[in-house]
Amino acid sequence: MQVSPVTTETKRPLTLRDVSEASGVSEMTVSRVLRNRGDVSDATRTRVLAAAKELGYVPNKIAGALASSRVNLVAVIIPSLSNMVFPEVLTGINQVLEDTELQPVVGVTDYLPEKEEKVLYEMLSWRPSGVIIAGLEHTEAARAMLDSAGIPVVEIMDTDGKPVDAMVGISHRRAGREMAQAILKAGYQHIGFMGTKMPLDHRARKRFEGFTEVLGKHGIEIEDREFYSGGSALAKGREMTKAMLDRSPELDFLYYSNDMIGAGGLLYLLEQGIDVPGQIGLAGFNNVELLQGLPRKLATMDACRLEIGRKAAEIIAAQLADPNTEIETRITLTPKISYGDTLKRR
Amino acid sequence: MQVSPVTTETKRPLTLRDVSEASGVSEMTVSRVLRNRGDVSDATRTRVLAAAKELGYVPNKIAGALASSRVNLVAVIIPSLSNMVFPEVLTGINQVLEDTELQPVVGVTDYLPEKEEKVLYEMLSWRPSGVIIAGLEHTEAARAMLDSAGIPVVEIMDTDGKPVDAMVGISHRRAGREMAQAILKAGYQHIGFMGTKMPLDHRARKRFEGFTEVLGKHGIEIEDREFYSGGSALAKGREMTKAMLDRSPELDFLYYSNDMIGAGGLLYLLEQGIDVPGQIGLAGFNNVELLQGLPRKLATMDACRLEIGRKAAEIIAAQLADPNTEIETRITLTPKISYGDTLKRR
DNA sequence: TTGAAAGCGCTAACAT
DNA sequence: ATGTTAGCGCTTTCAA
Repeated sequence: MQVSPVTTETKRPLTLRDVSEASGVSEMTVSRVLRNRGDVSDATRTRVLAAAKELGYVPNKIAGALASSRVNLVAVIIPSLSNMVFPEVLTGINQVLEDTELQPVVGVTDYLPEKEEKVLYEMLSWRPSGVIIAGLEHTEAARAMLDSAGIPVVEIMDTDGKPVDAMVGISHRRAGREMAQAILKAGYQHIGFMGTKMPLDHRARKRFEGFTEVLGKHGIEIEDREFYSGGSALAKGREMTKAMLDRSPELDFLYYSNDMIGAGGLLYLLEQGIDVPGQIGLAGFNNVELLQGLPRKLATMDACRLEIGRKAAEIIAAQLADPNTEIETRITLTPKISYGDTLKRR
Repeated sequence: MQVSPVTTETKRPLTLRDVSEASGVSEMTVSRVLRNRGDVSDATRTRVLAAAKELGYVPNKIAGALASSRVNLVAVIIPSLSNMVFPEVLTGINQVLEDTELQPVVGVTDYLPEKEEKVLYEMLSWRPSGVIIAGLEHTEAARAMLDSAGIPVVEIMDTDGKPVDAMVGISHRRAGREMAQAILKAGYQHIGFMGTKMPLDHRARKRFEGFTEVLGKHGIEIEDREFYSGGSALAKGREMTKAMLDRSPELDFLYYSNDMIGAGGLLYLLEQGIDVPGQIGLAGFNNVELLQGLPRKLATMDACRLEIGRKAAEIIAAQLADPNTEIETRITLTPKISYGDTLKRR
């Protein structure tokens, strides 16, 4: 039986020095090779790379970042990952940052201002090169941090308000107004509203405000409303719709604050054999991919998620590449209504 | 008109020294206050905190991590954010890590082994305290990195294979087998399969293998199959189902590799007035929340996403708290079939 | 083309 | 309870 050598080698992470010793070249030169900086002869380059690979060296970005005071991270702060909207924004951000040195790091706030403040603080303590943050509403402390961070900040999704620095989004107030106009124009008069129980979802709130504002100008009020939280949005949409119509059978239009509950309502109405959009019209918001597969296409409005992500990342990348760059930093995208099969066209 | 002072103060990030000077206390003591370490008198603590807040100081974790060689990051590496499965895993991870010092950092591989290798390298270069990575299949280089990183590694989702270190998941092969058994037991004989065009989705592959294995033992073969990529899964499920049934009307069961395409198929069959599960049975995989809102509930199997995330995070947290901890590090969860309304019970 | 020295901002370890 | 010193692993800067 063989005795195994008791080399209690606590796996110490490898350093540049290890590669330096293994290749017989100074740490500095190794560093240059690994970063493709400065002139290095092909001979040493080859030797260094061989040694690094052989050892399995992984550079220490912590040390690198401290020494160079360059951290190629972009903090991305969003309220949630669980509805399909923010992942798509992330996809847009990723698409653009992939062609750069920058790496996104995501923080989630659950729509809570204090959590946003905390997450922001945590992220800033890594000294990122830029911040992309959802919404224009932040705690005073959060705003102060963004203000004094000395890095590009892009507030996304919403443009109804004053940004700290740059912003990319749509006007949710306008989105609400336009939907109200389309609904009234189509001749609907008795309108119900369903949405999330989220006092802190400012974008949903603004859509609602824009919506009621236009109704009000036409002397119309929302006749019934219902809010939900948690659970399967599709199922909730179904339940709420049933409850509302049982309660208020005179309604001829249902406006949903998001497509998922709208889709649930649509499925319910179709099952009941109700004529959509003849007897009752429906509209949601977001233009989620899901809608493509439903028996009828729900009327909705695009939130421009991918585009917002891309533009925000482009602003950050451009500002970092050249701080004096002259690019548009206040971008308001203008989504069009998609009538689908649930809102009469007029 | 007042002349504004031209203090071209290039916003230099604040350091401990700034707080130290502002509060008249040594840097070390400031550091202690800010980390709640060691004994500090209430008087100085108060002064220091006031100064820090007043200045808007945000600690530099880069420097802190380098000095203490402690980086409270957990690298989480997943294939995708765009189907609902991984966000739910992240939620589970978050839930557990929120009660610790640890912070998850997410990397996405798009199901590409080379990209996984690259993402892993990038993340390891930040010297995280642990790694949670989806799947058991990695490039040789990736496996070597995980092996020699000297930190806890948890491979998640799948348990059909040999992990580098810890693993938490379900057996997808078994999931496929069990579904096949249930289908045969219910008396279905002519089976079609639909799935993604993803040769690199090993878990889908394993489910398929387990599925066909059991069918084979009963002398049954899959009679038709179809694969898709891109687009709305719900719409694709609808299209593929139509195409397949037009082509192979003798089929009496359709097995889908995920719930979304299964849901699309279900909606299509219901529209066609086909008797489900009498004439045709259906089953998907994942048990996504969406299913709750459909007119009928699709048969499926839970992927235990939340639980997997939680357990993985718990393993990391436990190992970091006490490297000699004696906890289970090979966890195979066993999901039960959910028959819903689309698979006959027998 | 290569190397040596200094220091990034913080914390461990040791004074006091 | 507070301060001092050294150094984390790398990059910047300057010298050779």
